[in-house]
Amino acid sequence: MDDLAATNRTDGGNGTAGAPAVPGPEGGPAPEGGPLPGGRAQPKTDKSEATRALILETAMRLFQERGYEKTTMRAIATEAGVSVGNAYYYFSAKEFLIQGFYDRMTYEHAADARRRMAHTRDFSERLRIALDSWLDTAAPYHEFSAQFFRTAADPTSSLSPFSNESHPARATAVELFRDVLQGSELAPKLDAELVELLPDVLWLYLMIVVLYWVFDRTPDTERTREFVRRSTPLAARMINLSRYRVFRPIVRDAKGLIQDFILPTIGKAAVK
Amino acid sequence: MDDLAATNRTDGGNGTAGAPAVPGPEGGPAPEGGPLPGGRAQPKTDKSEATRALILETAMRLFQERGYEKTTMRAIATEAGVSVGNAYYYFSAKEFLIQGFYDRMTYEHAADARRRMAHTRDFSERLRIALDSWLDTAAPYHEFSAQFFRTAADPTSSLSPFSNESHPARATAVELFRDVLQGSELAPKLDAELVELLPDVLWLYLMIVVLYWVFDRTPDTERTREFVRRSTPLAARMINLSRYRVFRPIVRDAKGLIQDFILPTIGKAAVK
DNA sequence: GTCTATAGTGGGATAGAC
DNA sequence: GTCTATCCCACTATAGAC
Repeated sequence: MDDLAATNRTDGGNGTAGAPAVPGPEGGPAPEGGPLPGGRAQPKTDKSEATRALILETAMRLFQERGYEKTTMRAIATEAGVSVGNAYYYFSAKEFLIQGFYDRMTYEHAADARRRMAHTRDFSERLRIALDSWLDTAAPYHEFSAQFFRTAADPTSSLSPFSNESHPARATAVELFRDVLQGSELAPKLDAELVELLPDVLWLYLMIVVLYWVFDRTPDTERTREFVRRSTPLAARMINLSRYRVFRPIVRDAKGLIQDFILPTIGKAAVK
Repeated sequence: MDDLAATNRTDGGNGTAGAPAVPGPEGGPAPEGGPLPGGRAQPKTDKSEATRALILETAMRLFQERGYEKTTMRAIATEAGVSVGNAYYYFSAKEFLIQGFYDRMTYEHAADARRRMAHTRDFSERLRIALDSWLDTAAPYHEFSAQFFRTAADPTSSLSPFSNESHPARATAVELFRDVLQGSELAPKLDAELVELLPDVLWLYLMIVVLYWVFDRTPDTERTREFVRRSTPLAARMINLSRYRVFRPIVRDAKGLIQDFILPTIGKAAVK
């Protein structure tokens, strides 16, 4: 895995303020992963895990109260009753606090969506429910989502939704969309190859919705909700069209494009 | 090239430490390329504009050499032979340096693309050229594009490509895509309403390519270039399909979606 | 209006003692 | 694992020169 040329190199000497200087697979003792309900690496000790959770909890609370930028590491440490150094022991940069949040939310979303779409087999509706569920789960965090998003957009950051470090959360989300499709009446009618590809594409669709949501300033992000209501039937119809013979060539090309350019980017195959 | 590292250290309590060896630029001929094509506020004086350009030029050079985060405002000021305060006089925050870069690049891209696509009327090829041209124009900045992108992804920032402040540059780019379409043999065959909407959609397509490019770590971003080569014919074919009667309902819905949810977001109409 | 010089402030991140 | 002390830098403030 190639590092970004000079810009990412963390030289030993100075302390560069704003530089993320994301460490690679470092040998540090900090369990960067987090206590995921989905099953992550085991914590070293109970006490360690408790401190870690305390810091994360405190940070999330303060982020909601004052926003990401306005919440200083000093404030988080003070509020959590630990030293700044200790906070950095668990989260080697401020942005790593976000990873914990991201993991947790992904899990909650998947659970909530599965519960809510269980009653229907209509693909369009299942898709809409899955997206709506995300909006509901994320709603409390909309105010600081801008900062969150900013960090996530950095390709050199492990927090990018496309990064290796985000793979577990991404896999959880893709799995949900596989269920959305498989549990619908549409799946059996579709070409098997397409059924294989679609969950990742639907996840990308969610990413677009997230993008829209982040920029949405309407009350209760009503505009994004309307966007979901309007766009899901269209998406369902376009997928449905793929069944007709006339579209075979164009669908074939689209599948090739997805397979060759989208999936590798999100870690589905090693091409390069 | 790192010989200015020493000049970077100025503090220590003594006055006039590391005084700029370079005298003010007032004597020399201004490297001024004229006021920004993007339609910016008029410069107060030539000297002012020259200083502004000098600072921007220096910053871009240092960003390329060391990356965005590693380039300090002190270094930019020192290297440009101005005071830190002066640098802040022109660019009230470090990230505003990026806006200058963005404006300039947009203009260069539009000019280059128009030149290169003049010889053909094939829509697919014109589109490919326009995107290729962007990749060529942006190539020197790929290494620090991550930081650039990170800033651009913040919806609260004026640097977001969707923001009001970015409107001039965005308009320039959309105008280019209008030319891409209008200069092609495809335009007269399409529904007029669609011709009106497509330039903005094509600009969004560019945004997707940019996203892909930012994350692309292959040499010379060959992968993104391949993505463009493969996806432009598909895009052209899909647009072409819209002419057929069968698709009228789906095209109508898609147009509605664009009109109601995409255009307002990028400042094309006041809905809300 | 343009610019220098200097002295801060505050916050992200680190080193090294314990 | 945890702390204290410190670094470095973005950014601000101010006073005054031209």
